[in-house]
Amino acid sequence: MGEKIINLSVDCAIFGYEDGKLKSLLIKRDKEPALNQWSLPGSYVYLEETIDEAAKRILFELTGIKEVYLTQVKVFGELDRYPDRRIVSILYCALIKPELFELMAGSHAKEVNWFETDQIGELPFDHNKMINKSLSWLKEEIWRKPILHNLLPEKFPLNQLQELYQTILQEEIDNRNFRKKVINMGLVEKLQEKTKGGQQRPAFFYRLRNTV
Amino acid sequence: MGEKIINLSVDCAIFGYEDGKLKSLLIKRDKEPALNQWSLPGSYVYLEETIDEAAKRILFELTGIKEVYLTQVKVFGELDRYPDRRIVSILYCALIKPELFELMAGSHAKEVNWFETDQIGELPFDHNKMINKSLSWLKEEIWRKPILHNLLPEKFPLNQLQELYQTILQEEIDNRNFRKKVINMGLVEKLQEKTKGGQQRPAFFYRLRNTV
DNA sequence: GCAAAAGTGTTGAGTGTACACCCATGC
DNA sequence: GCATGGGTGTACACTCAACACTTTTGC
Repeated sequence: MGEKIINLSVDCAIFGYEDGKLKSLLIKRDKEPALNQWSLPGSYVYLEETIDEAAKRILFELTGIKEVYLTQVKVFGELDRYPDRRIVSILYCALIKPELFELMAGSHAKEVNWFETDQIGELPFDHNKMINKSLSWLKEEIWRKPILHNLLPEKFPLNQLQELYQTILQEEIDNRNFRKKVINMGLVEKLQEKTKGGQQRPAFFYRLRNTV
Repeated sequence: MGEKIINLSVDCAIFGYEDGKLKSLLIKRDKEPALNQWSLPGSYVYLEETIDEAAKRILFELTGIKEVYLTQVKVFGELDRYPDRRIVSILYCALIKPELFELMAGSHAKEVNWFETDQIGELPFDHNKMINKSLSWLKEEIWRKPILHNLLPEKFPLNQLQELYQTILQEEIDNRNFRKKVINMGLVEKLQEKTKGGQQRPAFFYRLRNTV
């Protein structure tokens, strides 16, 4: 597969939204250091791939997830962040819907799994810092579009979208104001179709608007 | 000085504001590739320094500038960005006042100098991309405080501050609205002292407020 | 008819923007 | 006294936050 840049890695903080909860994707490491500990999926960058490609490849190799919108968030370059060797690591982030992706532990991952983000304890290296940085990144980024694409089905009722925002932002949002806002800013558009089979009043479907 | 990480570098985009113009700091390279071309100051990260330290050191070694507030902006990791070897480079930025710093070409810089930013032609590697990314970073960051500290003297008249903003943002700003805004948001506070020796009505001095 | 979720409007506060004239000084 | 840059206030539009009730369906 080519030569590694042994002092440069990529770590991926992947968040999943499911059942109204925000989850993080972790892998169980199958080698030292931190053998058997759960950590963010990450690995070396190869000489013959861009860092964006590296992020995609690493995420796929370790977890089976592909075709998500990964964004570079920050570089972590402290001296002691990795015990064996000096490694500078570039943090990439994405937000997806777990149901849409099948997990497959690969390369140096023994297992892959989703964990409720606020239940996560101490992670090895500086991965807790990475999660925190990613969460604040999420809060800023959630009002832009691309990040929502791997998260939502084609069409969805507005109240589900609101729950998502509440989970990410960790705060209650006024229902009327939220609807006005997302419609006004052109984030979503209303469809004619309605939900069926609920126990209550059906809701109109909405979808993300294509433009901008 | 220790061992270099030969695939990882830092480049610094330093902007200077002087005479109402935005300038960029470039060095004339004294080795291949791009020998004798003007480029952003940049170099390798050492194994025993954090990336923030590397940025400070590199800026100082090449240009003589120190004690500025450098911020990590983005990582550039394309395959062909550097001809000799695969190098991933972390872009750091700062905004300073040229008069306050003495330039001293050091290590692999033959010369150091300021160039008007909008007169800069083609730079080697991906340094034009870096300048562009830095400029958009500047436009966002200019409303926060830390970035202004190396830029302004202890006290300054408000209209000078406005010119600065206009230069960075590349747009006219309404004088009354600007004053209201910077005072209201607590960015500056008025002093009793006034300018002297101008040809016209003296202006009150202002200073950056210490409190966040 | 009742339980459950969907949906809807108005008001006040604060913020951003547009706009034109008088003021204080040096010469 | 005039040229020069310093300094100020008001009105409108927009955005945000707060707030409670009616509607539609399944059972």
